[in-house]
Amino acid sequence: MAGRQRTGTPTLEDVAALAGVGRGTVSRVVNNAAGVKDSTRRAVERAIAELGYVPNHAARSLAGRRADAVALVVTEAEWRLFGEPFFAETVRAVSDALADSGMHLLLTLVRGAAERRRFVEYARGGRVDGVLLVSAHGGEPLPDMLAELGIATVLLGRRSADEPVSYVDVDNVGGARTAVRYLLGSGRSAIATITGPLDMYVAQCRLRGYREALGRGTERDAAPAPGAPDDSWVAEGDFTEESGRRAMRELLARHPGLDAVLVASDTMAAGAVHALRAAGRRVPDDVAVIGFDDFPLAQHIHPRLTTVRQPVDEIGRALVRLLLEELEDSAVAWRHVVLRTELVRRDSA
Amino acid sequence: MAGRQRTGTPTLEDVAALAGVGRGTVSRVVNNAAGVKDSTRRAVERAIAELGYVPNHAARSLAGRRADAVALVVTEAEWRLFGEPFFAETVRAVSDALADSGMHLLLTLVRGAAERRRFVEYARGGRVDGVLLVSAHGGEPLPDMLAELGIATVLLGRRSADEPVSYVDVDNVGGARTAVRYLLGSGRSAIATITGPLDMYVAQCRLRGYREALGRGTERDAAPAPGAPDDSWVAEGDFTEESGRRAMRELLARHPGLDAVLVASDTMAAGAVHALRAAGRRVPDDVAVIGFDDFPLAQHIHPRLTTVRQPVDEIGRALVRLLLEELEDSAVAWRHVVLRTELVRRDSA
DNA sequence: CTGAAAGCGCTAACAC
DNA sequence: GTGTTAGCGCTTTCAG
Repeated sequence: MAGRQRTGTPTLEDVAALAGVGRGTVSRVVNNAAGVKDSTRRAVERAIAELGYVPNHAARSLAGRRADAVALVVTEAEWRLFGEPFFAETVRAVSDALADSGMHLLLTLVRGAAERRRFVEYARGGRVDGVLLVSAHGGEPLPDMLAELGIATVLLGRRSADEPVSYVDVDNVGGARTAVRYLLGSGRSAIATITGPLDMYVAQCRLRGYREALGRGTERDAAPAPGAPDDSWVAEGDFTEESGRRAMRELLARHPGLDAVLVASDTMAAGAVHALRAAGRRVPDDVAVIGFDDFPLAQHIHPRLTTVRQPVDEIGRALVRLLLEELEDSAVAWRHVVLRTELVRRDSA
Repeated sequence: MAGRQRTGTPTLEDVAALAGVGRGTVSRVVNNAAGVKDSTRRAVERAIAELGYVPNHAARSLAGRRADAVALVVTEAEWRLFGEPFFAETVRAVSDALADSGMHLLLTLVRGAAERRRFVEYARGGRVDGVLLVSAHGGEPLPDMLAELGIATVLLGRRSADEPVSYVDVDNVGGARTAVRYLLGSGRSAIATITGPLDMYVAQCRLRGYREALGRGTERDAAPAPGAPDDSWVAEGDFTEESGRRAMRELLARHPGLDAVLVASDTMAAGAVHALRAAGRRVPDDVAVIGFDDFPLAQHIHPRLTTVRQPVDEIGRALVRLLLEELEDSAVAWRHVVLRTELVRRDSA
């Protein structure tokens, strides 16, 4: 394949010649380095404008040994999940957070061993300065591979309780606990839950929060605990709508009298609502549903659902901040941030 | 900011030394160039494996004048739309189509003049070989800017009837026509439509197809035309659910007797169904709804909606093919591809 | 403060 | 077939 780059593009040298200075000076001006006389700087800037000079990325990257880009990697075999609002929102948030830093965002999917290997080569090739990793399941090896290669990496969501690699996570236990307490406080007591895939730590945490609120009532503002429900009140889904529907049917079959459900995702909540309706239950009057993720799908299905909102913009900012910090001083300890969630009530509307 | 690249990474030269050959030979092996003795090739490969050599991208890019990456640009001020299934699906399809070519995908948002400028600089910096552009509204200047700079560009969706820049589009007129004919053929006659933003050519085309089917019945298998409806049967949305809802309410107010609606997107169809239900109409028994885009949202709302499916995978493949062709021979004429759509009937289920 | 010079790691053209 | 060489355009010392 022949060279692709437009030829005749002005180079730093052209600018230097036109401005009557050396290349080094132009470089300093372009990079806003201190120690250039103001008049010189202006002359160079004029030349740059006149020539329409734009720095060549490859050269800069080669000389400066950096890429000015970070990869956002989605390790999710089920790409369909990328359609989930949570991913789209995350991409947007990260993109926004990155905008000021001058870095560019590279979106990459890793859906299996082959693509994982391919991405590692890619990263090793120096095309990114760091990696943001979303949707890592329990045993995902990519973060460790990257860490071993010395590539700055930050996860959105831990893989396990003792995640070593840097991460940003939300307080899933607390969010679920708050949701269930709210239900208890509003008079519901037969409360079931639909979890995410239990090989994901996020799903385990939400389940734990549910159990804590029901079984213990450890904190003083907690409603009276009705005793921990057994596993028949728990159904596992995989974050898809269909799984939410199926899980809800199971729960209804086992406990026709249930009057509230905590669902681990927006999409599954939509499925659960369908199943409830099909069973002739009124939502949320007859059965209260609380879904995680304050996003559109479940709201389409029923606008009065209560949700546990994840602060996506803050997640994005935190991810970028951690990554930049890691790039600054590669000495490092791992960095961890856990963000609070927020209950958004709509069912009283 | 200090250099970021891991240091001590083996270079081509290290490989050459270890294998006891020259750099050129290693380069040939790495690039699968012909004309290397088999034994030599194997020796080099062994050295590569032993050292864990990975080519440095920046150097390759600088010397070879290409980036091995293409940008997928979404020019959409309303980023929220990125959450739409159509975008997620498009990203996936393009990503898949690109996988074989060894190129990488770069996702970029352009939400206004500032970001547009920024992206042009980015592209001029030689960081991408070509650009795929999605969701261009009528007056979007980016494609022309890129074309002028000699950057290979392919649009998904024309901006107007006489789009000059290379594009892949689907047969929106035909799709809408087919849908309306299907409605006519099944005994509906009071047919309204909810369009997309009419500053987008795609929306204009779908509206035209609707009008052609109703007003003319030009082809022999067309059902009897009831005469072209006036503008009161047309409501404009912006592809969001809320706009679909509002548009449907307007249409119902103007024409309580309508018995079918053609909706220009999946999401708006979901909104329309909500509005119909709220008005006490049964869907699709009482009112038939056809939405464009065979995607999940409207199906969540009502599983029996008929849809016009856009062949997303083929779109992805076509986009990539056109772009690669353009990269191969930069001589070029513009290349245009229009894909067929397909009616997917579900309302008889 | 500024110019000159030495690479960054690779490709491609040209010798041998 | 294979080694050698000249850059690609920029950053970064190092002198002045």
